[in-house]
Amino acid sequence: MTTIKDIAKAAGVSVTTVSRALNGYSDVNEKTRKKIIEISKELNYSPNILARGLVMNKSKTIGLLVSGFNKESIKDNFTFEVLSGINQYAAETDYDLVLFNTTSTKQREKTYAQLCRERRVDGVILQGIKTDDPYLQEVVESNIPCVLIDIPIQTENVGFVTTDNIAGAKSAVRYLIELGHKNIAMVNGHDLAFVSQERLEGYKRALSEAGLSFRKELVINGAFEEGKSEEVTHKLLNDYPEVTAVFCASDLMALGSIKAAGKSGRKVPESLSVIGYDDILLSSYVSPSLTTIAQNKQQLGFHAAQQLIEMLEKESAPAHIILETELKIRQSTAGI
Amino acid sequence: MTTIKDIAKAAGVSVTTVSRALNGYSDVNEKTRKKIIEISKELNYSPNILARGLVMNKSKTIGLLVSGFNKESIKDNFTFEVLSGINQYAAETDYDLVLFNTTSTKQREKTYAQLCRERRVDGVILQGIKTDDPYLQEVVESNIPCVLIDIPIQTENVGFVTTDNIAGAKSAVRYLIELGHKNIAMVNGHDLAFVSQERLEGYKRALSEAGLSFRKELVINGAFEEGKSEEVTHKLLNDYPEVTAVFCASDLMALGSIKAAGKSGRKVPESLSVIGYDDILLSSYVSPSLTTIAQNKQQLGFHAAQQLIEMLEKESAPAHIILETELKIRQSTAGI
DNA sequence: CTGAAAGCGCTAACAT
DNA sequence: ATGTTAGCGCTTTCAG
Repeated sequence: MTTIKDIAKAAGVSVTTVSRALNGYSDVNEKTRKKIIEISKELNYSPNILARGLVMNKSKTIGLLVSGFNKESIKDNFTFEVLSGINQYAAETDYDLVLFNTTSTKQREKTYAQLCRERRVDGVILQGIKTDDPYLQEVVESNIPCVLIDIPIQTENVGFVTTDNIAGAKSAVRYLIELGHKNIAMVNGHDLAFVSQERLEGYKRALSEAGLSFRKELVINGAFEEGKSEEVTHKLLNDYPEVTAVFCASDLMALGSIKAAGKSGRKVPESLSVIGYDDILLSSYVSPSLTTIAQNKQQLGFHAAQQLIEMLEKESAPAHIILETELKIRQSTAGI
Repeated sequence: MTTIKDIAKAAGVSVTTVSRALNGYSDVNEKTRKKIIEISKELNYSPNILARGLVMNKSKTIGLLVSGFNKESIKDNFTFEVLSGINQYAAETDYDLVLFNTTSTKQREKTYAQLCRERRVDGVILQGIKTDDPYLQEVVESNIPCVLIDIPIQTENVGFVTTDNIAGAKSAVRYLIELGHKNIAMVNGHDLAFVSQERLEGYKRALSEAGLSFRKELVINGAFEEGKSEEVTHKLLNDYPEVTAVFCASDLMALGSIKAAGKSGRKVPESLSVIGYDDILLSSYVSPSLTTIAQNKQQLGFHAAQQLIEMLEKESAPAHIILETELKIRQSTAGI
């Protein structure tokens, strides 16, 4: 493996000059630079990024802390799409991505912050972390530049990007109301997800603006899981037969609700309207296809990467970015 | 950021002792070790992995060269599942994953081998690379330990893992034959994919074993894309109305074929049987659900990671691992 | 415009 | 069982 030392020797100059030439400094004779570059090509030189990182105290890598790397998350490939967006932006830069994972096993008892420090990542993107996760606190306090996805924390070195969940949920419920529904239930995720809190708020507001009263017994938690949602929806439809529409905080849960409808003798959309959230791939393929609030997951990742790298490169302040959502009307909803 | 130097000072020993204590060497007094460990915790020490990598000449990272990180690949989340499997294995080790990407832009004109050398990855896993990709050659020749997914190259430092594509394709076609089909077309991917060559071979063998003749005009290429497959299948059904069954080399293409069937006035499975390959998530959700050859993509990744890390740690020789496939009978196929 | 020298944090002979 | 020393490959003052 050739080093700048080898090049220096071959070119008859010092390592300093080689370093400067290769890094595009101006104070080096063009002739020497040309020569050095030529030699470095001949010798098939690649800089040792570890050595550079050691002395410069930065690694040109950004760490990815995603919790959704398991079988569960393959269904809604939220994580993957976010990743794809991050990658898309990062590809245009000279940053590489390192994947940390949360599967806490015996051998891997290190905390996130430790992981980040060890690897000397320049910054971190967090995704899929619950609001009460101790790691979250840790990372936020660690003063590593950091961008959170769907968690609204902003500090001196932490920014975030999310979608407008209140508006999204509101437009979903408003649409159901426009269709004539009056008894609208909600299948939420869980209380520890920021997006759940927001979507609940949107649900409430839409009801209130339409002069409908909020009944907390019509809001149930489906844990963001298809099966759990099926279970709780089934019970709900039994207990409150007046319900004619369900707003689900995720498409996966909407799929579960639709199954539950079948078990309860309801037909979607004729005797029950179901609207989801996310617009995962499955939504347009299932039958009936799912009316849903679409959020652009790739954009989420893209903007997160962009923001982080701008914090790193331009020392810009952490920001909060709120992306818009879009109502996609398909077949799972109908007028009453 | 605390270093072993700080710890050494605090403990009144030399850095060597600290290094040895922390790395679990036996030749250090238990008392001193305890003290050192305690102090290192107090000081919230994390080793600088770059420094360690520099001197040890290894980085404890493995590089991921995947080509499927774009919008296309979100549909069949093959890439994601493989990644998930890799991650699953890696999580149990102290290796981290770094994601390289292929989006060749101006700024990123480095070759894979360069990327790997720069980052000093200890090994690489390649996925989604075409057989004629110059990078493939480069990496194989670079003598970096490497595991290929679905490309059967085995050298001194290159192993691979794949599924038994011949057997898989054969069982798909054999199943169609058992259903009574005689005129069976095949929508293949493209010639530059190893799996396509294998699956074609399986198709031929199944025909031959059943005494059916191979007609090369019934084999068309769908480029592994849904839209392309729809297009070519449409034409095929038009030109050869005697065809009653189609074997597709991927589920995504099977989805396209089913659409084409609709356009051609064929009903699946009543007047056209379609069988896919992969068993992507969509397959069980679409209607009619897709009969297909399932391959375990997570296993693919898992075994790749396992093999690579064993090459790295135990210096075991590169191997080739062939995983089994499974016929999943659903609704898109029927007897004639 | 170029070079000498120091040092980033760590490990590894080689003493002792 | 512990310390001394050298060095991994690179960047960066500081002097010419």
